[in-house]
Amino acid sequence: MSTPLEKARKDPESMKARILDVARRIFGEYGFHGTTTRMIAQEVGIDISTLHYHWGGKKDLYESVVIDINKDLRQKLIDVEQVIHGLPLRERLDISIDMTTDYLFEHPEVSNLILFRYFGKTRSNGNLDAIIPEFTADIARSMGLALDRKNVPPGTMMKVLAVMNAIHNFISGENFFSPMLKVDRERYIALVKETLKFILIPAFTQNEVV
Amino acid sequence: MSTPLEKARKDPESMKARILDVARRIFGEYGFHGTTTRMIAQEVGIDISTLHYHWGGKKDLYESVVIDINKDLRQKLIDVEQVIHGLPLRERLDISIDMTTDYLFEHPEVSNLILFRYFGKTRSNGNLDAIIPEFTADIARSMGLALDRKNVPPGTMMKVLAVMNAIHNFISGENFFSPMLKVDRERYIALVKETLKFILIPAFTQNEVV
DNA sequence: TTATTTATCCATCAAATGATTGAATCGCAG
DNA sequence: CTGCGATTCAATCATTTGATGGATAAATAA
Repeated sequence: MSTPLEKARKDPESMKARILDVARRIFGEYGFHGTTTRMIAQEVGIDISTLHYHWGGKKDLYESVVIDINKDLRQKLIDVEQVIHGLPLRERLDISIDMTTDYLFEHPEVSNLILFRYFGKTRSNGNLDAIIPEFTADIARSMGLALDRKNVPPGTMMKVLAVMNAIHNFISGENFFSPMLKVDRERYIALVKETLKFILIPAFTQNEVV
Repeated sequence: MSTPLEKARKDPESMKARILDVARRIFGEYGFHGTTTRMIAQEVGIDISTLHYHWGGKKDLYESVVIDINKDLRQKLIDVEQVIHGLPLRERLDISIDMTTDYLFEHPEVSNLILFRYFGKTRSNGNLDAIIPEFTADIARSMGLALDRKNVPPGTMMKVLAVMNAIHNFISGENFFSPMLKVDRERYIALVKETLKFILIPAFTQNEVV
C-alpha cells in the first residue's frame, strides 16, 4: 500500500512524477490561485485531462505538492543535523546556514510554498494546516535551545521561526531583491549567507564564553 | 491636480475611500489572484460596476492599494525617526521595534501586501516593481549604517531588508503562528517584540562599547 | 491473437470572473 | 421646477478555468 505521492517518487520518470515536479515549480512561483491546471499541463506537455487522471483535482495536486516539499525539507534538515552533530554552537550555526541556504537556492519552490502557506489564505482552504511543520521543534533541539522535542516553549519556537523565516525570505525574494541591489546571482547568494550570519550568530551566541 | 488616490484620502467617507480600504484588507488577505472584484464589492455593499466606475480595472485598484500602503508605511517610519532621533543605537532599535510592530499589528494588510509583492508573481505584472521601496535606504541611515541615502552598499541594504522582513513575517504570519503556538493575540504580540529584540539587537550592537 | 486494463487526448460543459452597457437615481446649480 | 452631471445598479458579455465523458491508442494479461 503506497500513497500516490510515494508511487510518484518511486519512478522519477513516470508521468505522475513529472507532473508533480512541474507543479512544485509553478505553484511555487504563482501560488495556488495564481496557478492554473492548464499552465502546469502545458509545461509538462500533456493535456489537462491527463493531469486530472493522475492527480485528481487542482487542490489534491496542491496538497501533494505541499506534503512533498515538507518531506524534502525535513530530510534536508536531518542531513544537516548529521553533519553538525557534536560541533560547538557557533560552527553549527555557520554550517547550517551554508548548507540550508545552498539547498534552498537550488529548490526555491520549497521556500516559496512554505511562505505562501504562512502568509496567504487559500479561499477554499482544506485542512492542509493540519500538516504543521513539526520540525520546528527538531531545529530547536538541534540548536541547543530545547532538550526534548516535546514541550518546547513558545518563546523558543518563535526564535526558531525567526531563523527559518529569515532564510526563506532571502531565497523567495531573490527575484525582487537581486535586481534591486543590482547584483548577480552568485553575489546575491554570498550576500545572503553573510547577512544571515551577521544577524543570527550574535543572537544565539551572546551568552557563550568567548 | 490630484491623483485618484489623493482624492480618495481627502474624504475618508467617500465611496472611493471606502472601496480602497476594503480592497486593502481583501487583497492583503488573499493576494491579487485570490481576490475577486466581486469579493471587494460585496464587502463594501455595492455593485461591481460601481467599483469599476471609481477605480477602473482590478489591476488599477491593486496598484493604488500598493501605492497607498507604501505611502502609509513610509510616513510611519518618518514618525518613528522623529521619536528616536538622537538616542543611542540600542534604544533606537528597541523603540523602533515597539512602534513599528504596534503599527503593523493594527494594519496587518501592510505587511501582507509587501510580502506578497516580494515573494509572489502576478501573472500579469505591470511595471509595479518600479515603485521600489526606497525607504530601505532611509532606514539604513536611521540605523547608523549609512551616512547618506545615496550609495548605500548592497551588504547594508541586505541588513535592513533582514530587519524589515523579520518584522513583516511575524505580523503576516499571525494567523498561522499564533494557533500553532497556542497563544492568544496579546501574548503573541509580546512574543514577537521579545523575539525581534533577541534576534536583532545583538547583531547591530555587537561592536558597541558596553 | 484476443481481451482487458491503463493511459492519453479531443471536445465540451458549467461555473467563476473581469468588464461593459444602458437605464435609473441622486444632488444641486440655475 | 428644470436640466445636467455624477453616481449607482441590473443585466449581460466574453474569457478563463476547473472539471468530465467518450473515443482512441498503448501496454499487459489471457
